[in-house]
Amino acid sequence: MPELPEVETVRRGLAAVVDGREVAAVTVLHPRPVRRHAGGPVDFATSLTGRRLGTPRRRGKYLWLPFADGDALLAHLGMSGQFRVDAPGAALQRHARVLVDLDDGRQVRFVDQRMFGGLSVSPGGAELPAEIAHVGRDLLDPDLDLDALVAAVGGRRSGIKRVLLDQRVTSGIGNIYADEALWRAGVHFDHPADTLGPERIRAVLDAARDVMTAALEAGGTSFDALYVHVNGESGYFDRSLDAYGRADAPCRRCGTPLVRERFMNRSSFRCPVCQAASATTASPVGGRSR
DNA sequence: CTGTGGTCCTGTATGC
DNA sequence: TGCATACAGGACCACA
Repeated sequence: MPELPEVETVRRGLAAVVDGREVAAVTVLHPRPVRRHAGGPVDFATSLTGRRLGTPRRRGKYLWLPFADGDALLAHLGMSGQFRVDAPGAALQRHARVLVDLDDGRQVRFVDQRMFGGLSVSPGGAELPAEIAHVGRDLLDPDLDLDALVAAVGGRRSGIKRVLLDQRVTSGIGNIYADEALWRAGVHFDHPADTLGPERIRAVLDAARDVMTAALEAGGTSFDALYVHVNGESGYFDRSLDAYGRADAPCRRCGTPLVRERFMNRSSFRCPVCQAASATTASPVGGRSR
């Protein structure tokens, strides 16, 4: 699943292809991926055609391609979205949804099996699309105020994983890297954020940044400029994961088999020893008054 | 503010 | 062989 490192890898790949190019034609093969475009598929195609594209930007898991006139093309990969670059006549991928012909003869394709992702034109969105103004700065953003983020996390009473996945607080972290960060920091996913303390919150955020940085470096080395891709199924970083997907496998720190649990309607993986529930974690009704 | 659970999607794996 | 079910989960929304 594309999280921050994968989206950043795609951003870099797209940059090499689209920067300075003009859109020659747009073909919408399926309406769903442009559902967030207010004017519908036809308007999406016509309003994109003729635009000159700038360097792609990113916040969290969102990408946008600024236009010279101040608008932008906003994109989210969802669960299974990919960008590919092909010759216009090349055979269509099975789940090709939107085709964007560039003025240099290349064709950028948005391919998305499950169609949780999407594209839309954001009026005035070149600097920061209004549609994602609620998304917080991510951990790789040079303008992030880490002290403020530690304080914001510490002000939440929710479980720490819920807070990590809240894109308004800090963005780019999904289910996989949340589990990895919590494993590295030795914290239970349901530990209330407001009882962790600033040191442990900082440790969790440091771990999240470190694991995403490592994944980004791994992705960058295997990147092919003519095949702008992100593929969660065959992810290049899978081998490096310490927690996610390792149910019953031995913890790489203490050897205890990891456990899989349902949390927020998705799977969570943790070490029952390194990430044991604390007194505050499993607090039943009425256990948190102060 | 907080937490829960449903919805959107399609493909793969598993069970009977 | 085929049909049903579970699962994958990011973002969003209704609801309590």
